[in-house]
Amino acid sequence: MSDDFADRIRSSGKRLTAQRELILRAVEALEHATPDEILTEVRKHSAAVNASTIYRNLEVLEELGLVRHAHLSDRAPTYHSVGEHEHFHIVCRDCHKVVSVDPDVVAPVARRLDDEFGFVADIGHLTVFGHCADCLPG
Amino acid sequence: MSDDFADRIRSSGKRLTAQRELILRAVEALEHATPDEILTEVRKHSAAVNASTIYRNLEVLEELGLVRHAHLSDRAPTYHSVGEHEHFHIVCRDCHKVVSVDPDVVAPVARRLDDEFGFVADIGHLTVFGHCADCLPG
DNA sequence: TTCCATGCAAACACTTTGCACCGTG
DNA sequence: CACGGTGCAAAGTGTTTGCATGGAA
Repeated sequence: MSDDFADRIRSSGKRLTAQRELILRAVEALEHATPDEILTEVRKHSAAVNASTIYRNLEVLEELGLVRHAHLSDRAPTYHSVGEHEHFHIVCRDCHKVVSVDPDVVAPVARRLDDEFGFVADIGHLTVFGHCADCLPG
Repeated sequence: MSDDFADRIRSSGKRLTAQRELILRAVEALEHATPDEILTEVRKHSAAVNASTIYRNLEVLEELGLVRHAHLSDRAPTYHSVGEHEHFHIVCRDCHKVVSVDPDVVAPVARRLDDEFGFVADIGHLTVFGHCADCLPG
């Protein structure tokens, strides 16, 4: 599995660095972490790493298909490893609770968008905002 | 219709100001405009208005249900007037084309999220990213 | 030994806030 | 004439970039 990672990096012409590995491990450990949270996590395990290195590598790791991001708030995006099975998110506007949902739930819509518009939806990036049962009036 | 606006504002205990009216008109005229674009539009019709006034009033107008916003890019949000019929957006990652889609298309999913999670989705805020027919490989 | 990657600091894009003055109700 | 709204400037948050140095291949 670390070998998968090493191969994936190298075969893209990029280099395997300590920082890259640390950042990927941090994303795997945290799930749904912002760049800042990832920075904090990385620093727990190793000496100082620069914030710009986090941003640059999250971009690289996403290009390589090793991590993904979603927008769960109006603030910073959150990253998660692709190892987890694909899912999308529903987020409550009031209590900010996040629930991961199986792609099957939106499959019919994806099909319809493809049929009607020739549009292929990126389900893994999808976030649906709304109100959860606990926060609904009444 | 301007009266609707005036009433709506006043009955909320807020005041009717020239800036508020200009900002609402700008949102109506532009559709899917960022705060900065709205600022530019407002300045075409009137003297200088401050950026902070734009932000403060977009928030107020949204609370009053007169405008809505969606996130169509990784940059600034875009605002549109509620006068338009409700819709959600699909956005192409490559060419950034935006298409407005009827809520009916996602109604089944909304129903399912409500049934399974007690979650009431905010369809008007929804943005689905993906790839349009023109930008698909093959 | 070649370039890609990193650290650092500055710049950047967008938004928010504190405070004095302005103007609606 | 009270209190909400505005302009202005400064600060805040999140992200990007230029450049010199460092290290993987």
